[in-house]
Amino acid sequence: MAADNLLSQKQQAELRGIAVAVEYEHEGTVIFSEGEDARFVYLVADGVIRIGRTSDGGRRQILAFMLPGDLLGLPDAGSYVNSADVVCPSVLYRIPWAKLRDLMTREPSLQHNFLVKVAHDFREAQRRIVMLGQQNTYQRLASFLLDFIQHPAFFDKADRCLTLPLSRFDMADYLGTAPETVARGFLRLERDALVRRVTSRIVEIIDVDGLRRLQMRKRRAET
Amino acid sequence: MAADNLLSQKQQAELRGIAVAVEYEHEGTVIFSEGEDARFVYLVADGVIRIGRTSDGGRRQILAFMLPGDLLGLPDAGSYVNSADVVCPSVLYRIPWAKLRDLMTREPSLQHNFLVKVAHDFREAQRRIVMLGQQNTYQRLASFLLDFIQHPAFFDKADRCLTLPLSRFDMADYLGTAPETVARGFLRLERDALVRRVTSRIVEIIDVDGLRRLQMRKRRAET
DNA sequence: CGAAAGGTTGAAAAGCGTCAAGTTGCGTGG
DNA sequence: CCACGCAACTTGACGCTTTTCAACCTTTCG
Repeated sequence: MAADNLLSQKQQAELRGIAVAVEYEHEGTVIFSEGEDARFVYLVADGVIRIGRTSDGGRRQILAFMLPGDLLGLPDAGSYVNSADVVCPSVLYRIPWAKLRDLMTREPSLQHNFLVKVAHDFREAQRRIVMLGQQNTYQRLASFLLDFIQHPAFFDKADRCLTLPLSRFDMADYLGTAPETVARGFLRLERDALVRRVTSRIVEIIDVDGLRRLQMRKRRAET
Repeated sequence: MAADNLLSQKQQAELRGIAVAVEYEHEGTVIFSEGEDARFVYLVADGVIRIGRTSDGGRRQILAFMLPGDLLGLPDAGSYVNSADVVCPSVLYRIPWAKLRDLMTREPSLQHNFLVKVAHDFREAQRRIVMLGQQNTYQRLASFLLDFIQHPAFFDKADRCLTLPLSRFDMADYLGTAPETVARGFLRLERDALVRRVTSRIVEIIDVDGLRRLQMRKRRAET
């Protein structure tokens, strides 16, 4: 999850030539689904997008939340491998793959930019592997909160309040756990005086360093 | 984990001009470590490479095993973010970043090839997120075995024997669990008549479909 | 105002990590 | 060639963690 967008003026102009802004009003609207023909790439302009995969068992794993500046819709052999739907009203630039490909062959620096974005998402995915492989659910929740407070759109530094755009179900599917476990995680964070729940979606972050210390502990702490 | 290498004759020739083959004899030899200055990219010619990250707590998470044809050493802001060491005697082509960058600007199709490789690794990382987020350790072990039997270098179809190049510790760090749990996983797979342990590193795969069915079950099966 | 969805909490049982005690396999040196 | 020692592996036991089922509370929205 990150939002950096470094394109030259010229590149931006060229991209805008082939991109169409699309608005998604309603929460849950599907942008594309896994298996579909991949005709477009999307660039997030505003909002939050959920990228996920539904496994054969019917359970959903959320791979990432995409924010303004992020790119989504990479195909594999011509089809999407993930699904994407909007978490809240959002605006995306929709770019036809065919045209983007043309543009990239003419403009290698654009392709390089594209590569940088994919490499970034790749590293982000690796961070998540570490999180899921090494941390217990309580630590993952802490990591999740620490990631989100990096984004001014959700975190108000003045009153230290974090406004989550997500339900407990979304968080659970992102953290690879059950919604109940997430709720219990918040309960414990509150008991340990690291956060305070204002509403189920608004959390006051009381002790950032405490959250950071949590992340680094062993999965099974001796205390 | 995959090994597909689609470069044109010309590209191969140009790459060979700047690449140096490096041999690593001994198991465990470090190719690069996280935090180091990223001066080279490596292409696996022969052997198996372990890509991992050591978290602040001192625990190691193996992100991927790289096989011939795979690329490693992507930098982030000029430094490696992962560590790489050899699992068994291996040969790598070492390519200086600076020269590769030059070559890519002159040869956009090479850059495109590079992009395809990174995109592939990215999708592979996403697969691992799903595995770690949704499956229990027993299922992950099954997934791991199913991945490995795709590679003829390790799996002898004639006698259905899989020769693992990895220790139980490596598998544990890859699967995000403890070596004991991996051993117990094998015990159970054997009890369920899905595999037979010949030695600790050689496994006869008895029931591939059974392993596949395992993957798809719920984390907590009712049977 | 009532229904539905989301959220919280409790309780029971399965899953898993950790410690500890073997066992096996292998290379080294006697 | 055997004995020894070491490292990897296996297995058991125990207790913390997490899932699951179920009940209840809260909020939202028609």
